[in-house]
Amino acid sequence: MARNGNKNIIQIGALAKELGITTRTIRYYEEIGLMGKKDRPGGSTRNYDKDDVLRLKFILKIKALGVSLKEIQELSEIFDINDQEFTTITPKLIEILDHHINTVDEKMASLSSLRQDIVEYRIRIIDLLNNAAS
Amino acid sequence: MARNGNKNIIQIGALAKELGITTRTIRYYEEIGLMGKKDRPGGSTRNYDKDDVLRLKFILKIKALGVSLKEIQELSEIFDINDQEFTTITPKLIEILDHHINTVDEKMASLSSLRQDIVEYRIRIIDLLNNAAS
DNA sequence: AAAGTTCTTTACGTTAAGGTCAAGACAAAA
DNA sequence: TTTTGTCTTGACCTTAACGTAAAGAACTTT
Repeated sequence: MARNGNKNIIQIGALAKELGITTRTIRYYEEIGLMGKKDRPGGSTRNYDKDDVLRLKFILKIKALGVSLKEIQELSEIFDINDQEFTTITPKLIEILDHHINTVDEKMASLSSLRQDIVEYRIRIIDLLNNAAS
Repeated sequence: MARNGNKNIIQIGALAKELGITTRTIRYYEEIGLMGKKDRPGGSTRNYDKDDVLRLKFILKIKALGVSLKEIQELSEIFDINDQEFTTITPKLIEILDHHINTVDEKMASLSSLRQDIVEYRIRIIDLLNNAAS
């Protein structure tokens, strides 16, 4: 009963419910290599521990930011190859995030200027209408 | 030779080249109703005037901001139904743009805080490694 | 033991935004 | 007139990120 506290092991259905996703999504992520391969002899049931849950939560978090699953695959590869060495995965992660921050920044700028254009455009048109009616 | 200066009428290939897209894209946009329907009896060749070019440029501009073609369809419908009345299309356009600016803002914020987390995480890990080595 | 629930794999379906042939029409150039 | 170039429609192909249904295994509850 020392280490290896065997509770906190859950099945795929419970995990999906906890994270608000479907089991299909979890299996799909495993299929494309986002979740480390488990050996389940004879296709036995999947079991997830605390680390697995954290990993999946992390995937969902950066996915919500617009990072594609393909990019997350790169992270997962590094993570698995280096056996969970954060010193090797972190630079790549920061690189990906920086890239996304840049594109999002650019979109922000374009959106702002376009909105500005539209607003000014509308004002001019309404002025024209008012003057024509007077 | 008064009004109706008939130059500036171009065909689909020239238009595509001018905007850096393919003819397939232009036909596709017409297919889903983004470009106003032209009557081309017997499937004659498409001709585009200055207004068409502006319309397509506008579509490409807001598309580049992440507005989906489906949302642009809504704009196009309003635009066509009201026969190019900017006073009716503008509010909807501003609404869509505002919505996008909001979601982009949110993503920005999440990206920033996540990057911050990562950076701090990395620093802590490197510190730990350094201390362990000394 | 029968029923019910959750799991397994396999595999086809879906949406978005076009890409990529195919086969034919038609006008300008040689 | 034959070739060339650009046009036409039609129709199937592609990627991403799952949805959904089928058919069977395993474990629990009654």
